[in-house]
Amino acid sequence: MKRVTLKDVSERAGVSTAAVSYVLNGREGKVSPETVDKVHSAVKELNYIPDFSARSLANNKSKLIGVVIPQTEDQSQLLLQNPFYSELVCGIEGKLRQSGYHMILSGVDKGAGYLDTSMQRNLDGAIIMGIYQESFYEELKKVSMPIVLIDSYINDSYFNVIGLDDEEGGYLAVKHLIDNGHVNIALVTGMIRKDGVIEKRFLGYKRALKEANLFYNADYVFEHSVSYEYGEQAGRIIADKHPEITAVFATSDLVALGVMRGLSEGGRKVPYDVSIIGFDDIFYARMSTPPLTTVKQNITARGAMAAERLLSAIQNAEHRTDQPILMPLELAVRQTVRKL
Amino acid sequence: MKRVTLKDVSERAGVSTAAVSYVLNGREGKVSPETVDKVHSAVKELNYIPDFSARSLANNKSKLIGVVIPQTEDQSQLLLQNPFYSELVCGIEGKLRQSGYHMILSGVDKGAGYLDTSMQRNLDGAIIMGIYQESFYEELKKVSMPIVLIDSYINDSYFNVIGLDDEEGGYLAVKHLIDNGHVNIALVTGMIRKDGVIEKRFLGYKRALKEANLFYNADYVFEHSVSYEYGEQAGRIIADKHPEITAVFATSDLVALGVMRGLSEGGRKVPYDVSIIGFDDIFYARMSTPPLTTVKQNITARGAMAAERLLSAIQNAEHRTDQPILMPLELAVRQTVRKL
DNA sequence: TTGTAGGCGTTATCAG
DNA sequence: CTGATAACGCCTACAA
Repeated sequence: MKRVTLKDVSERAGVSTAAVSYVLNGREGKVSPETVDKVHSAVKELNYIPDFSARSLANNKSKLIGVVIPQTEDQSQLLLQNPFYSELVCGIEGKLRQSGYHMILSGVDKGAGYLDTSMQRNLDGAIIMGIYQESFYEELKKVSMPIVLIDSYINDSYFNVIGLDDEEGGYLAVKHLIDNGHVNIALVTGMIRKDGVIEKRFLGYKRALKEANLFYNADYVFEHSVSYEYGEQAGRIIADKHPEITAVFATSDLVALGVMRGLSEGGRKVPYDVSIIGFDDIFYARMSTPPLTTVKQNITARGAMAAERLLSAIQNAEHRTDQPILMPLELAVRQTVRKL
Repeated sequence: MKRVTLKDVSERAGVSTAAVSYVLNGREGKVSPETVDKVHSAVKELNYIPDFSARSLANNKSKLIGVVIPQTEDQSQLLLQNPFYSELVCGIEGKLRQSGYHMILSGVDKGAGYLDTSMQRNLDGAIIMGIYQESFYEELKKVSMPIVLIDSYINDSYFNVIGLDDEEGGYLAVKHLIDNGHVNIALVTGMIRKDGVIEKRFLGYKRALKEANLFYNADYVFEHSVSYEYGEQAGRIIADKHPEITAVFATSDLVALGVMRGLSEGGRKVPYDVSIIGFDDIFYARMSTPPLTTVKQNITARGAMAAERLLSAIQNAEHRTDQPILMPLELAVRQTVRKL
């Protein structure tokens, strides 16, 4: 199928290529109504489809957004298995497509930067999920395109951030446990890294304890990775070695689900013996037995919001549109927390 | 950050742009070793990054692959919530990136075609998951690029297909149930559409029944949509109205998980009262309580295979590389089937 | 082996 | 309001 070009259209319509370009780009004020008509019908007849590569070359706009998500530990695969990211991606893609943009979804190789990709593809902007090393962000700034960060507390006004009050979320979760009479509350979590969301949730955990005059016991902190497997492992340990623990706050639903499994493998019933609360409210939270009580964020909406902010930054040709956004948070009380 | 171009590199290296281009594209045979060196170091020094838009314009290769996944019923969001698709995407992305390609992940608007996107972006190929109306495929053929279909039984040698012996899978599942003494076996499934995978699984269900001289009862077929919600609904109905049913074959794990929930809401225990077997072996299958027995396909590997076949078709400049591939299938026996 | 120049499809400038 | 025409960055005959 031979490509129909602008020129073909202009010849067919009997006008210049410039006129066609104007019409196609909505600068109709610069062109007479009848020319507009002629162009439109020529486009129809020929079934003309513009070439974005050429467009990108000519005006540095690719209508392409880079979306980066973290990879598995062995660095080879996307972390899409974590529904948190897939739901985010859903929200992003919907909004982008509806606005005439496309998304290049990828992970980023360990160490390697994202600068290459963004330059190669002339990306109009990027949405970065997860947290990376400092140098990664420095590189990003060099490219000089609008960027939205999700799940990062990087304190740099260059970036747009669609955040969450993670500290408050952690606090809410643990307070709920305390309100239900729990005292010995474990924390199961991925690595607590500086400037990461987990650190904030951890801080919320501590605040709730302190407020209730409860002792913070480092032995009750199980810290390793954000995965079902680790949750399971931690759940086992709690079941086997910590009969005094009656409640667990997991900083991610995926981990919480694992803890539930580990606990029950260890012979302890949820919520009868041990209560548990998660974070995120992924799709699967309500599918577990019993359904998981958790701190709910509207993940898909957050993705859509990220896309929206990015697009508006792009249109206004500024990197940062506004103050960081904090998405709302609420408790989703289901059946894994028992009143003591 | 001003763009470094081929020309900059050539000037820096003191050679022509052609020479640089040759070196960059591995046609080193056409160039003297010392030129090669000069170019390489100039590229390093200047930190040259090629512009894929320009490249695409010049030689019609974008290094861009379109990946299409189905949308939710209301047509607005990707079906990434179904882990089956996210795992597939993981497999695809990994392989693509490792080969220097990028992926544009998108849904396709209802009715609208994919021709526009593929032309606009000069896609080198596409991987299409799910099943669409005839006209969609016809359009695809017009673009004349290699295409890999996943989960389609379209009988057209134009397309590469990475399939599964779905009929055999359905047979295996139901035979397992029968071997465990079950006689009244329900089928819970999404819409049985012609040329879809579900139809084949359905056929396998019937074959297993027939082979065991069991009566096929249309009342035992619960057909609606591939979703957790529908599974739950069907599970409820089975619990309430069909005490005689002792086993369920769900044509997708997501549905199976829903059935389990519905059953237990209806007061029936899995597997004590009702056995259940799923299909796919998504990540969450082993996370349910009890862990789901299912027909296992290696989803990620299938995605990787799809990418691999596509790339090889692209490199050989042919649409179809080989015979359709059938990925292996096996029973993953866990704890939701009870021997009667 | 190397360099020159034309073309890929658009956009944008700048005279008419 | 319209129409040439020069970029945009790269590739590749073709010529030297």
